[in-house]
Amino acid sequence: MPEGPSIILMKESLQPFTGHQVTEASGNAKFEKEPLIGQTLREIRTFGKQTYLVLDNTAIRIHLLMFGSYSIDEQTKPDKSLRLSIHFKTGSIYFYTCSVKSVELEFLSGIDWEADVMSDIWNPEKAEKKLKSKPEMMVCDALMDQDIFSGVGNIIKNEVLFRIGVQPESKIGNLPAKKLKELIAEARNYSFEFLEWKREFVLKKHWLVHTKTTCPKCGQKLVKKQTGLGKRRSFYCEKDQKLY
DNA sequence: TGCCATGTTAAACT
DNA sequence: GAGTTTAACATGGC
Repeated sequence: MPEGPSIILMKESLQPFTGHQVTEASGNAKFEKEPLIGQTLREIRTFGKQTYLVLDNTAIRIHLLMFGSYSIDEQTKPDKSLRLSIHFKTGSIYFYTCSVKSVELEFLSGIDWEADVMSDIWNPEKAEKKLKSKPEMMVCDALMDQDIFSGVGNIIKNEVLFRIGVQPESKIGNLPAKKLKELIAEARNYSFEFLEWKREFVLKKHWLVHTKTTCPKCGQKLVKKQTGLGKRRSFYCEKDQKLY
């Protein structure tokens, strides 16, 4: 569920509730829910893996973390895992096992929206500048850096690196200029393919290396290893992905 | 059944 | 105080 493209799908599902007034709110999220009642859901904004429900006086920040989920109109899980439910005259939305916070509206203006790979205003030049300022960083950590590639998660990381033929532990500073541009372009490009496959429920079958054991190009056994400062698992082919 | 994982934050260390 | 490591969160798939 939780990488950037999945969050776009969540936003699309929630979209019909914009313009409607909150009639009730409950759940075990640690903030006062009464003030939400009577406010109108003005807008739903996403930033990487985060979703902001923008109301009149406040915004609700939702992050699904690893196992979070949501449902619409139907409460599908036991009460105890319900973080937040928001009810409207036209229906209800439910969020489970996720991080939910109430933030000031001003908080939204502090976000670097151009860092979101799924955004219309995604700024590849800016990403390039950020990357160039961190030459010692490994590419696997760089792709997972939410200040640079907001929305990219571990699956996207592995698939992007395979596609551009770069070994996850390569240093940013060692990449030729052309490869660096490829990295940035593919991070966005793959995220949109991910979105469409996810939409059609065929995402998994399009994975080339993630959770796989053999390289689809050469048939050699893939390496599975925890890489980078993030120590997240990487799947890569030693022959087809070059260590820079 | 038990382990592991699409993620982040904060506490507990050095 | 900085930087690093560990734990907590808590569900679902294999």
